[in-house]
Amino acid sequence: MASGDPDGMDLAKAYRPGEVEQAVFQSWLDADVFNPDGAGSRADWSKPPFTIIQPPPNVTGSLHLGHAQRSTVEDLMTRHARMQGRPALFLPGLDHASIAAQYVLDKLLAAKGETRQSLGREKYLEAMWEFVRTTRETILSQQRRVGASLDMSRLRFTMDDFSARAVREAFTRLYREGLAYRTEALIHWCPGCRTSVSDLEVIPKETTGSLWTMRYHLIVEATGAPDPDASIAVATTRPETLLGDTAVAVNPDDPRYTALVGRKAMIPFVNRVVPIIADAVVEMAFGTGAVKITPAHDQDDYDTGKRHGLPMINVLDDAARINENGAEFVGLDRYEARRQIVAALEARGDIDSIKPHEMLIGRCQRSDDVVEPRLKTQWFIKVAPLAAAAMEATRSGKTQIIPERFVKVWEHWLTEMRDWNVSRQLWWGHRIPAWYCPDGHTTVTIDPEGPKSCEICACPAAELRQDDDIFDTWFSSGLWPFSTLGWPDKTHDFERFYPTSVMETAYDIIFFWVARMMMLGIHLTGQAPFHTISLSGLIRDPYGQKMSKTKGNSVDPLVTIDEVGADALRFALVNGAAPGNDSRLSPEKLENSRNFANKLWNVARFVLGARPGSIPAGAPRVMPDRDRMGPADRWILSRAAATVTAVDRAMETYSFGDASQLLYEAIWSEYCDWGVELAKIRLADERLTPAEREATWWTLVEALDTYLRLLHPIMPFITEVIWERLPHAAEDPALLIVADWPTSGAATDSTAELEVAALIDLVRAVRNARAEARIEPAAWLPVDVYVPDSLGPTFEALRPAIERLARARPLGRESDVEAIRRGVAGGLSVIAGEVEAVVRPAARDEAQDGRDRARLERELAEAQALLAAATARLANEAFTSKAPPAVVAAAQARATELQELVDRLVQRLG
RNA sequence: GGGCGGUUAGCUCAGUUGGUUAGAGCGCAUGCUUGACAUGCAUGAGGCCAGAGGUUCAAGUCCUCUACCGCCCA
Repeated sequence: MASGDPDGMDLAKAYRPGEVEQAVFQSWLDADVFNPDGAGSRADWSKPPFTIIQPPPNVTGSLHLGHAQRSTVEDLMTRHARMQGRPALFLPGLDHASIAAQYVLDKLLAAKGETRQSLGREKYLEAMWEFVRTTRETILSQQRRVGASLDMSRLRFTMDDFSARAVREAFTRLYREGLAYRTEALIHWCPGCRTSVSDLEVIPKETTGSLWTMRYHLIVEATGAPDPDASIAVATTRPETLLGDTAVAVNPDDPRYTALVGRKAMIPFVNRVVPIIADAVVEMAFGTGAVKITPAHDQDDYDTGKRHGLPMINVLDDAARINENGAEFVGLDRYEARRQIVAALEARGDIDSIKPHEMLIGRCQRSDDVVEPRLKTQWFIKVAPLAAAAMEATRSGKTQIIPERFVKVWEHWLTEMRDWNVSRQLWWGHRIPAWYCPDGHTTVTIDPEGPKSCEICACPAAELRQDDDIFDTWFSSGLWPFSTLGWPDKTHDFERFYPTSVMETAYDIIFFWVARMMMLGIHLTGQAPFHTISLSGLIRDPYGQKMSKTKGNSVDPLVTIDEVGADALRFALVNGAAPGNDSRLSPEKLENSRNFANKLWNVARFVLGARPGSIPAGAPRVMPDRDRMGPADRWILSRAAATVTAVDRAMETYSFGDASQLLYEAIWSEYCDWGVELAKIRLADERLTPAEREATWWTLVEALDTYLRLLHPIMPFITEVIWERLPHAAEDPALLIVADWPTSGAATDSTAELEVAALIDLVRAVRNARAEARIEPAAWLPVDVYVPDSLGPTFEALRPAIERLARARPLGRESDVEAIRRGVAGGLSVIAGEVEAVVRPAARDEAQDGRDRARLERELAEAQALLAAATARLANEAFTSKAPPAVVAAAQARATELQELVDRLVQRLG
């Protein structure tokens, strides 16, 4: 599109995003500006690079509003940095999401009558790759629609070769350093997913279960046989686990049981003789005060078992059926076993009571199955040293967390974190690069082909067996900020872009992911992976509910973009959102954002169409001539300069909601409502010289250009489309996306601001008086105005504008305020600061007089109340002596002003 | 049980290092085919900033407690 079209009228009357967005995005791609090394990049490599590694969405899903919001925020930071001339990299990626992906694929397979097992590992993985190939395209195209300026040449996938190598390298190093170890320990087992899951993937849910009180018979010491008459009652919520009991525990301070400590009891069915032990962990008030200890199936019992050296007996298999240790219950499902065990105990008379019991039951985040704690041999990462380093990074300020309040949560969690179980009994993921020899030795290697031989006993590769398990997805995600940049190689990208600038993500993922990246990043690269962790809130529906597909209240970002445009969606997601706070998205908010886009479109349409004939179409941009400007023009530029400063400050503090609000108000309430309205009159004023009219038009262009630049990171499409049509300076690039960010050095003009503001107030006050008096808006009425001499020149310069905007004709100017006051009879009194005026209705109307008087009385009452407060404050010696002089002076000036206002009102009411 | 956040206009939310006149959008009321825009324009109404106490010359903002709502961790 040629710049400087003859006028703006060839533009559609309403902004239609659907017609331009695709083309605009394509123009960015064609110009190769997303890649900081690209042909169209204007990156200044002497400036610090700005890097955001995109939190990779799950390859199985499609984008929801949360993704759209994060993409928007990440993208706006990237665009801002890019316009500042920094090498800006927004690196896209996808996550393979082992458990989620398998969950989805297994369902698809089930529909075809297949299962994971029926296919076998190899075929299953082929099917997965096939599936993932199609879904990834969906996600990538969604990113484009949102306008994310991702550098697709650097696209990474957590299952690609880069990631695989980083995973092997990281694990091998951790193993050599003793930070990765293999042991049998208690883990969370999901029987539905048939894998272990991490602490965080177990969701505690309130459930009403039962509390069974049952009896274990004591052993007669002399005979070693159970005593039918002596027993100890224990309370449990999971009777079936008794098959794995290896002790009964009581509190050492519990007088009821002192005599029993050290004696033995018989576990029914399995006929195991177990000790009665004392341990302070037992709560005397719970149940009977005696508890069964099942170290292989309960975290507390596991700890107790460790302390007392108890045997640990696993009684469940992978499907949560009773295993070979379960006597006559072998092969039964855990709940069927529970039923039968309870029935058998009741038959023997060994059940004392069954009571309903409120408790928390851990369920699998993915499948919602009840998770079983279970003993299993797995790989673990020793967390304590890594967590300490992560904590040090935030404490020392190497990495800052925004908002700051999350630091506390962060530290608490890092302090409490247990060793990280990284083995998963799944197929879709990075297979653990550990091989075991027949003698039980372990060999870990980065070589994808595996070791040549056992590194302990040198037995040959042929006899080694690789670990069947894969890594927890978060292990590869934990390497993401550097594996994406080529680590472990010291690549050019790694050197330039690492550590990254900002990790931007929702706060609900801080432990899952952010902490793991910090721990692994610091340990493996020696540097915290990002300078800033910026946590955004969650997007909720208009009623504050979390959006979810199952609730049916989720909103498809693509549908929204079709309805209101990507810019409006982006604006709505950013506006009114404070860091770390949840926000609601409503149709009204989207509509308002769409209206804002339309407003911007239309004002641009006006500006383009208002070009004075003396400026040829396609003329290169010139700076407005200050000497030929009117006061309103200086006001427009001053307001734009002030907005630059304010937006800069908001951007620096990650207050993007503030930035959007500032721009909304500056563009709509200042530029459109007053700047353009004032300029219109000058542009049409035949008494002005062409050079003066040109100065006004170039002023409008200049300010619009500034606002477009400032708004571009938030609303990239519409700003690009409009900017394309504005006249450009020779040094401007072809596209706004790589244009320079405005500098706040542009001076504000406080004189113009004050004087024009005073006259805007006058217009408002006249309009108010007319409206309250219910005067026909279209009527032209004579108005006489007094302005102080200092405002005289500005008043005269703006006279035509004031006339038209206040519908004041003739507009008389009185140099003596008393003359105005004397002549108020029959007119409407207007007081706007130091400016006073009288509006003269065509005919005297008593009702009108009454309303006018009522308005003045109301204003007087308000002014008097304020004056009383101000006077009282100044009368307070403590205030005048202790408050800073500037505050006192301001209060004084304010009081004087109010006094004058009161005087004027009193006189008018006379 | 521990921790964090919220409570500001009818609704949804902003509110800088404390500075005295607390803002916006939507909604509401009244009026307007204003040659950019009715996805608009003009004017207006509407707030003891959850409650109590404290610090301070000054508190929506800082401290303590209370109530209710939400989230996280046990």
